[in-house]
Amino acid sequence: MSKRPVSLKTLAQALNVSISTVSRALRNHPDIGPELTQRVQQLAQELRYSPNPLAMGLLKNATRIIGVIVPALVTHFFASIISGIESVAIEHGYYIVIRCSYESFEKEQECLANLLQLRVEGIIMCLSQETKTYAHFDALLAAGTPLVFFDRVCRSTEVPTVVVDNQAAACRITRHFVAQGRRRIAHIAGPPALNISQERVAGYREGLAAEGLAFDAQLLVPSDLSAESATAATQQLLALPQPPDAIFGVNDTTAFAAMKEIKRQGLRIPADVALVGFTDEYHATVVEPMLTSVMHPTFEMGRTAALLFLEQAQGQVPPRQMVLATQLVVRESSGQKS
Amino acid sequence: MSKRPVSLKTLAQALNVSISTVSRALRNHPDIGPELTQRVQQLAQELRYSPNPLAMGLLKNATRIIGVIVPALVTHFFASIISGIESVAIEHGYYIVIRCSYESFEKEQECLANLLQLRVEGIIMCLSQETKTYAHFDALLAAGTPLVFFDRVCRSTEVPTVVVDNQAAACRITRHFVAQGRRRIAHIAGPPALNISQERVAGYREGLAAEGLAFDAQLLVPSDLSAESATAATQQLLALPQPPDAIFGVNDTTAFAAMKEIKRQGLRIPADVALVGFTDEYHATVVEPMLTSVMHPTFEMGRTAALLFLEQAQGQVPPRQMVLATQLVVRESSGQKS
DNA sequence: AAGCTTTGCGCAAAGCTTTGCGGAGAAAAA
DNA sequence: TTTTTCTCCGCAAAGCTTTGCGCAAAGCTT
Repeated sequence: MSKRPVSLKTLAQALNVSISTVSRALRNHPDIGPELTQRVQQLAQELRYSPNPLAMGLLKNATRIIGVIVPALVTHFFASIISGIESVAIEHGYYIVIRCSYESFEKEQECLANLLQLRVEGIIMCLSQETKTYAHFDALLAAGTPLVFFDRVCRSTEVPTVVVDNQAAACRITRHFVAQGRRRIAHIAGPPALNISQERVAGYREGLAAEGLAFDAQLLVPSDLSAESATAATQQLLALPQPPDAIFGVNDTTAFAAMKEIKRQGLRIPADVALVGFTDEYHATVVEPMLTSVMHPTFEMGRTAALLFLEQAQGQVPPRQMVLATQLVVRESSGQKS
Repeated sequence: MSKRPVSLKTLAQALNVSISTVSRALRNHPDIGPELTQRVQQLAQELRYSPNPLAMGLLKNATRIIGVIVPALVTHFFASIISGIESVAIEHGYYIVIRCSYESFEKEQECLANLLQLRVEGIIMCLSQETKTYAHFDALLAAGTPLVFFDRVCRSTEVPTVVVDNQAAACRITRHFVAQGRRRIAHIAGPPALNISQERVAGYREGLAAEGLAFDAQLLVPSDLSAESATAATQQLLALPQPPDAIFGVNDTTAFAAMKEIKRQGLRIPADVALVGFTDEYHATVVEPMLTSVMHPTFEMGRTAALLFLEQAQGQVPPRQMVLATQLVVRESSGQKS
């Protein structure tokens, strides 16, 4: 058990004045004489007084805590976003409490309820893969609790969101493949319910169309974003009568898994199959060949999400939809066809 | 601004009874009649009442929040540990608030003060690289606030800690190299102030001695655990008149950087230089050649740290030192010399 | 010197919960 | 019928902070 820290009461008793006087002295209220103010502040320093956030929270109905829900913690992607959120939060005197939904709809609901019990001032989150209905946010919205989505979003007319230019990026990748002499371009997509999957598929098809290539449903394989499903998807693609000469993975994890499988089958990258990922994590430069990927501004996405939260917390401004720009970082894995 | 949530007062007014009666009814106090108890509980359900943690915290002097300080967030290692801490915390009704010291001693002190202001019930942390003095923990210990260190530790007689068998693991690596025909074994070490660096160096030297190899100071190069410094260290090693035929990196980041540099210089792994890392992150199986590494039970380390915290929070038990076992996972990068 | 304005500080309430104690009414005992 | 004993509930305090209001003493005006 830790002892109770020093409170206004402690100071008041030590100085033989009232609690309210101490409170005012600390905030330099003109009602308190300069000499007393001085004495109070000095003692507060010595005893390292700091206001009790629980009492303040009770009074102001504000905990200065932001709840953050991510589908997974152990990924470069989400860790970096959390880092961005934290940096802004700290700058503005907020704390963040992290919860992980483990890509489960049920857990996502639990986390939400759990954080609301804590009386967080708002929620910044990324939808789980399983989330297909959005009614569990009704209570939040009704209560006026700020909510911000990043990357995987929904209800964008009511809720502020931060996303990247998924469609444009996917289109760019597809056209890049064509420029490198590829004609059979495959896409390992994400879960169909997610906006990121949909938008990247849209960009993929837009790119094909722009280059005069027909869309072949066989070349579009869904995954659950995991390495395992990506490996399976790659096997399926490579087993096709006319296998692809280029693969666009919905994220880097997918691309890494595809890379492993392609190499395992004795094919060369990029000579036989070109490969591009999405996110551009650190390891993209470590693997061989180095992975071409879309640079996803993860840290910036976190910061932006936090800023959108602050915006909502200040006053009821209309929800904004932020779209962050990505950049295609061309490396070895998408070189010329041999 | 979000509205005030339903409180005991809300329920009391709705049912026209006193607040204390509602409080007792909800906790099934025998003083309250069964019929009234029933009505109170039902209304509480309907209105989704949940006790205000701030009020409870004020009363019980317990926030049910654990502060967690890590030197870095965007790493597989710390993300996984945090994940472990979170899982135990949730199971026991605690929340965790994350702060990042960015490997800075100054920021570490800030984080600590900041979390104490929040009135966390305890701190679970990993020392920053720069931390060489430990006086900033005095106040914590004096106040009786539980403190737990993981991985990088200090003051182990007063504070519970969780570490891995660093020395044994490093010794095992060194002897594994010898078994693979290596004689000039180098070690890219961590910052000398950290116990993990010291223990791994000790294990490295123990292994050399056990195999009858002389210690060569030139083959021991420190790093700050970053990829950049590891690259520099590798260059330094490879430029030696008698370059090493094996390199043991203090962590996987270091090893990945070394791998990149070795390959850049046109040397083959493991034919010319064998390589082993420490942590065994996911990407160890993605790079080429696949990296031999020490499997570090990160998630388990997080869980153990959280359990040690709980132990301290329950009652003042003597601090325990936990040592988790690692395992050498042999892959391609440490194969036979050609 | 009497009345008025300042100056400087304390009281109390609100925010939410738990809990010891007291008290009113009814049922049981004498 | 009177006293005792339950039964069932409310009051109030504590935990900490802020803030409107009141009050006393000192200073000022005329």
